[in-house]
Amino acid sequence: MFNYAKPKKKAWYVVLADFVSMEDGTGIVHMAPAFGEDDYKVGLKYDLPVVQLVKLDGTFPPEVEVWKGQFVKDADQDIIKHLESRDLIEGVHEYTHDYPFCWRCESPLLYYAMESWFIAMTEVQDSLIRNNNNINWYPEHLQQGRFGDFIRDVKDWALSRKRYWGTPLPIWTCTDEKCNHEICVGSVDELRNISENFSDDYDLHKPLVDELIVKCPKCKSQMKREEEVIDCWYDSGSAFFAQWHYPFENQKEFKENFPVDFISEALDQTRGWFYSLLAISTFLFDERSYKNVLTLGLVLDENNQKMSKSKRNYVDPDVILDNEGADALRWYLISASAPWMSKRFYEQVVKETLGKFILTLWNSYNFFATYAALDMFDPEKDLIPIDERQLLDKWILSRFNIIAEELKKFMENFEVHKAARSVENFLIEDFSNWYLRRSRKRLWVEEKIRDKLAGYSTMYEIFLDLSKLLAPFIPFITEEIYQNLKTDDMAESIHLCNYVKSDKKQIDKNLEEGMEKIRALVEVGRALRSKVGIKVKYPLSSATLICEKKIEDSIKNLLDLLNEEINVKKIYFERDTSKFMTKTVKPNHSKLGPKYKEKAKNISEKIEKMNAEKLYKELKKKDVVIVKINDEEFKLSMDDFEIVESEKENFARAETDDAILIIETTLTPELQAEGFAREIVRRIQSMRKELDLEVEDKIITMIKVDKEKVKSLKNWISYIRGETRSDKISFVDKPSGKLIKKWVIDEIETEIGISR
RNA sequence: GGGCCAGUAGCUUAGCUUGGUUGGAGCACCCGGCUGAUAACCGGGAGGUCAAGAGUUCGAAUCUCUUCUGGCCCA
Repeated sequence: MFNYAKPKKKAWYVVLADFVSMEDGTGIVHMAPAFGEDDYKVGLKYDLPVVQLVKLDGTFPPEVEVWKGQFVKDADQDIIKHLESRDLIEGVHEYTHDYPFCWRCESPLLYYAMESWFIAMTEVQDSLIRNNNNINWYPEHLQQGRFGDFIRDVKDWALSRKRYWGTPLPIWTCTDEKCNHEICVGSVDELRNISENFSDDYDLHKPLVDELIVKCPKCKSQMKREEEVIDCWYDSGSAFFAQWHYPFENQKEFKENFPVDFISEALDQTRGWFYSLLAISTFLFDERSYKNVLTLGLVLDENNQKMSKSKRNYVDPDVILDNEGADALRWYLISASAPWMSKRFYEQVVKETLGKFILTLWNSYNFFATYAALDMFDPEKDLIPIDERQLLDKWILSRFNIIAEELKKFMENFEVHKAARSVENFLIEDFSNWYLRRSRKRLWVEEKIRDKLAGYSTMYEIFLDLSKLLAPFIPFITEEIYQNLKTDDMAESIHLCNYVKSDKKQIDKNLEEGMEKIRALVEVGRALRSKVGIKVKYPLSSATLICEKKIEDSIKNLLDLLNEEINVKKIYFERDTSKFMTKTVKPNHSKLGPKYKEKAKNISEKIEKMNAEKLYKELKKKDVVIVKINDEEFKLSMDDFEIVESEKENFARAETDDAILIIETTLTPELQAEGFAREIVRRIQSMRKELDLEVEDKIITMIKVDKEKVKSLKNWISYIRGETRSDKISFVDKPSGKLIKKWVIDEIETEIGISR
């Protein structure tokens, strides 16, 4: 087609290669060994000439007369026209394929065969494989998967790069053609010794290094450095010894820290940094340079698309830091999914993390801090020994130590997400929603009694240790909490403290099991109340637990909690349900039908008219009953009936895995009155809140309610007074005060007035 | 074009290694309760083609194959 190229080797013939198919085009393609790896390899195999008709700047050289000086891509259309005019073209087809572009200026890139310096990685392939097998990969599949595949097919490392600035390739060649001596300089001293103008404030980077005048150690002629710089992956891959300036300094530090315990980078670095570190340590020391490698997934946008500046789908980190904060951001990234999974990232998910976890931590702490300050709790004087605290305290300490242990196990396996989720669950469910909620009343007691101090002691210890446990995850809020809690003899910062170790002595599995059962009972108890429609504010006279002895034993010390949560006066234990359940029978149609055919209907009707309870008892006693219809007798056995179990009147039941809970649903006038008193209290409390009163402010209360109720409330006045901090309560026809409100409580009209 | 990873409720996810009762949570939603309990709490409800298809099996979210979607690496 053109005669611009004048190759010295045989060039114009057909060769074979497996990357050309008959599916498209003519099945013949032209080969350009200088412009692509496939072509280059075939060229080596057939000893094809490497024709180079493109200059380094991407333009045609002078010998390409028609297009000389033009950028090759710009000449495409013109070349097609040229060939068409000479009738040399089969056809012009559109074909879509990937093409590389510069990621900065987006101009098309050209492949270009160039001479390079290589490290013969293929020589150490077996060592690479052996050393890789000795590294713990997270996730594991990378070890033999992507990374293993890569090193089993390892290529020599093309080390040199043509750049204007960088780490110079330290190879000098003698300019005297007879000598041609080559040296690879290994240290500053060596270079100083062979160069004439080495100054004290030397700079070893290209281009400055090339100003040195280096003399050949053999013939004293001038030497010239290879013009390339070193692939920057070589620099980062040298980190494990370069950070110590080894081998020139710190021999000891290097030896103690090699191989390093752990490195981490994102998934795209598998063949980048992870490889260059292993490659260098393998050919220098024949050893892995890291023991563990944690590969991180990439962060994607809300629609699972890679974030990019040009698509503008990235989240501005400043927005997150300003609105949700660094701790919420960190906690989201850690807890959302396994580290090696890609993560969808948008502000809303961080917002949810903030609300769910960070603020729960902060508000719990704030609650403790407020009351502890009010009571001037002093951890150096007021700490109550654990033995003397109540079971609730011992339980939360046990939970904490279990969690600390669990967290350590997860961290050792690099399952940071599981570690985070497990503490998160502890904080929200166990600590905030159960322990603190159950402890609030203890702190409301005015006097500084031991139980209150026991509560403060427990909270103090939990917040201190929990902060330490969480410090690596959320460093800022934990430091804030620590600074408020620390005594003078403690470390200056939480980040200087030793990490929390689980105290096995505080773990009490039996207590935890019992508490779990209590919490399950509370849950079904509240569901049951809601089902029968009696508000929790109205106390019930009794509840009965039907369970085995060992279940009874495991929960009997914790019954107060159940008592208060489902608001019953007394709790009893039974082994079976007979006291509360009635068994009756009804006809079993699928049995009667086949046996008595057309008469079955009559028999069923007759049975349904009989007293089902009596019938069951008779069957139980005699195994058989006789039913008479129109002088005909039928002998029926238990088999002909279905047994129906139901609660006796005024009882309701619910079940957990290993216990049945029965509640008595009759509300006596006394219970009614108590419930009503609590309704009143609740209304007054919300009015206090509306007036924005301080917790300790005292008030004067006036209540209007019908005469009957006043009478029934008689026994509850001091209760109401105490709960609402009322100095005085009076029942009047027209309440006055700073805030007066009308309420309808269970269809009874009331009016309440309060003032400070 | 090749390799690897992932896909479960609107969202975030557990379960998959080792097949076995009715796929479990949280957020959001709906109903009710509670509130000196915080961006809260409690009870109930609705919401699922376990990406799709085929296969193995008495039985598949789970094992195999194919396809689709997304991500990463390589070409």
